[in-house]
Amino acid sequence: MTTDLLNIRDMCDAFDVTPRTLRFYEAKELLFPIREGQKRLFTKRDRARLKLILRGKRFGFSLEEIRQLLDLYHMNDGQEAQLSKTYVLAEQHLAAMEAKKAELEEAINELKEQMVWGADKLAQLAKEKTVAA
Amino acid sequence: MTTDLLNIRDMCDAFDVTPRTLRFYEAKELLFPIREGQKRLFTKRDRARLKLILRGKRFGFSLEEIRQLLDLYHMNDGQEAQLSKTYVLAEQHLAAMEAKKAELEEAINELKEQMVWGADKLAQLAKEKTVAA
DNA sequence: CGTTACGTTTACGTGCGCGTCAACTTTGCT
DNA sequence: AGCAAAGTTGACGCGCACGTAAACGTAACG
Repeated sequence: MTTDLLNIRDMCDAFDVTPRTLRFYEAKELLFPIREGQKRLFTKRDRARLKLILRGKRFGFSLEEIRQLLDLYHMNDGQEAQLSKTYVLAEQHLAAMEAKKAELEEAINELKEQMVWGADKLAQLAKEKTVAA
Repeated sequence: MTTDLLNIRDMCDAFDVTPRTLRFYEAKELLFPIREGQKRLFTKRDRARLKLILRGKRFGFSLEEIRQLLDLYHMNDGQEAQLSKTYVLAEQHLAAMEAKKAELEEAINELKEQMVWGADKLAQLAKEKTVAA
């Protein structure tokens, strides 16, 4: 193992983000790197969280939304009340994601239809050319 | 038909957006309402585009990205060169969407795993309670 | 011991996606 | 003619997600 702890530079290289971004996420309480003196050291947990953060961003979630959702993937095994509350949230989130998936499939199909139309049009233009020759 | 043209108010109500948003999208060349004197009238085409715009936003695209993608769904049947270029773009976009779909499925599965873990934990806590009783 | 590399905090700047007045015109009713 | 409702064009403001520059710490290397 390479110490299992990454300094900010290696963390940035690993995820293709800037130091500013990592510090910003820490300030927003999305990441909790430990400190060696002044310097940040990113743990395996931070890496898991960052992966989820970046994924969340790709799907259009705000950092604040992501912050709330991150707990779902950790289930801090605290009190039952808290845990079950988190679980309910996770169910809702899951439903939202599946809805998004359905919408995405719809979007894909619509685009495919348009492309069939475009392909036809192109074939037609090609044919006209051939006739003209 | 109700004239097939919507004023700004009806357009807003139909899509749950504000007038500011519609004017903003027009300024960014995402929509092209026709003018009756001063006033904007939104066509069927504008409605189709707005639907795609809002969908694009839900998937985290910027307005500029969306603007470029909108043409894919219209295939302005201009020159063959332009049309085939658009078609290639559409293919790329389609690939990107299917990649996104795959990632979304992965995310869904991961969340489900976490939820199984959480459910187990909850069941365990419930059992402890029963035993204590 | 100086300097080079890497990291830190603090703070102001920036682009996007609108919100929010303010000031005006146009339209329809009475 | 008068007045309210609906729409218009600026123009400035704002929250988010960082970028960027300044000033400083500190550890290593020749």
